[in-house]
Amino acid sequence: MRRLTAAMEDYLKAIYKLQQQAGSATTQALARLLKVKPASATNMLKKLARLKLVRYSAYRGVQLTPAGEKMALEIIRHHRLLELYLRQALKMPLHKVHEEAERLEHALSEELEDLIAAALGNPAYDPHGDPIPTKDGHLPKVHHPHLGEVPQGQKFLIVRVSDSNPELLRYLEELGLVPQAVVTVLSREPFGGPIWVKVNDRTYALGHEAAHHVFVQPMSEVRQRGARRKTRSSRR
Amino acid sequence: MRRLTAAMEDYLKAIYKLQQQAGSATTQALARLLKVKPASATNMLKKLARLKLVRYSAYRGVQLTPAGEKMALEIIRHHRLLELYLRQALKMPLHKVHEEAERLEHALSEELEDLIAAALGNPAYDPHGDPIPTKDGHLPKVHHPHLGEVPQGQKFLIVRVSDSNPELLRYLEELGLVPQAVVTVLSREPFGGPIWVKVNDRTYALGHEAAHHVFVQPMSEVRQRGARRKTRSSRR
DNA sequence: CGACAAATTTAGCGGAGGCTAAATTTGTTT
DNA sequence: AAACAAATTTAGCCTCCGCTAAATTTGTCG
Repeated sequence: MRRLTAAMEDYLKAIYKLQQQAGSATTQALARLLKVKPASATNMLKKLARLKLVRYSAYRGVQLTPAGEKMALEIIRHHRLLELYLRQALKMPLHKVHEEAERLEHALSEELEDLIAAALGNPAYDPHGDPIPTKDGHLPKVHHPHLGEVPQGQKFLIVRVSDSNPELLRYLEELGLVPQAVVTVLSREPFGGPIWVKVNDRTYALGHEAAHHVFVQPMSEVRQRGARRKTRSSRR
Repeated sequence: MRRLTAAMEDYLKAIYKLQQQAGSATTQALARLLKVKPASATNMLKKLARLKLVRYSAYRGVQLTPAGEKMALEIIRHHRLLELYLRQALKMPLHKVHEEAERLEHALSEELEDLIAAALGNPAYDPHGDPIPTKDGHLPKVHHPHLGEVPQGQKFLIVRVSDSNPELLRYLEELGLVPQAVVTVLSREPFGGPIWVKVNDRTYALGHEAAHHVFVQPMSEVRQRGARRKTRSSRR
């Protein structure tokens, strides 16, 4: 199994993300996500197709093959383990862990991956609340409502904050809207108006974009979200 | 200050090492150390010269400029901090830390460097006993005798083991000849014969190559070799 | 159906950093 | 001084992965 370049790994990761949202990835979406020109993306897709990591038919987008998905999950595992490690062991500010992990993930050996996972107690979630793929390539599907679609007056635990936009992430962090915090939606202004939320005894008026990136779980349903149980290596 | 490529960083580090040993670095020595062809080294040297990181005159070798030396020490600091962190915080086997640090050092931000240094208590030596350059670019010259030139019958503390050859390093590790261990030279066979040493109550016959890579200090002179005192930012 | 806009691909280029083969320089040896 | 070997550099090529500009395809609208 040949070692992939950092660029290839970035593409696989991006394709995986787009696939999650839309079923398949278009050249343009990929180019936007990776901040390259569409022509560059086309080029790389042809290369990944030759390596049998994606199924690519010209003009109609890409999908990961099983091999490609396995690789993507491995890289995502690296990334999320690193984020958690940087946050937890080294106390790096939450809004900086993503960028740092983005560079380190490509330089991580399997050996070090295992040591980090062990040091963290084989964790199931990264500091943004995203699930960490298991070593054997499984990723629990999480589906939680966001603050824009949740009933008022009830307490919710924040389980995940989308890390797609670093500015937004930083803003939410300043407000205390981070995983593990408890939040209540007080009220919603009509016609796209702000959403009033209470967190840590402070009240904020949140815009819709922000609210849609904060995912929650009713306090009543809260279970343990810590280390993963011994995986029983279930297969698909 | 523009970011350098990983290849450039590797060259600067290598030039620094050769310069320590020989005053300046030749194209060939550089090529051998970096496992590239001499022609490739020439190419890179011209590039580094354009960036004013080295003084390069064709056919007569290179030397680092002050700017180049500063960069080299920064990278060496990354490398040695990483080695120590991997060993101490994550318990990675000693013989694996070098290779891992070799890849990670290029992906480390200043921010993370500082966090790691702090987590380790601003250490002065890496796990091989090599001194870690300070943040402001100072590297204490260490000069210790090796096992091939030290009197017999006396106890010595191993302070450094050369990490230039991974095989050798691993061999020495297996014998227990690692920094902090105490060793006694029992006797030397004449005419290039083996050197009998005692470590951890076991006796070994060491070849000269091995002995020349183990550096020691008389037990009588042993002081603290732990964290660095608050640096008073001395300048040259 | 035909035309047009948007998305995509193709063609060709550029820089980084390897390589080989062919000069060229250096230093030593006679 | 001349000749030669070793070290070095030059020239030219290759892969990776960006880019721009120019086709080409797709899908939608009249």
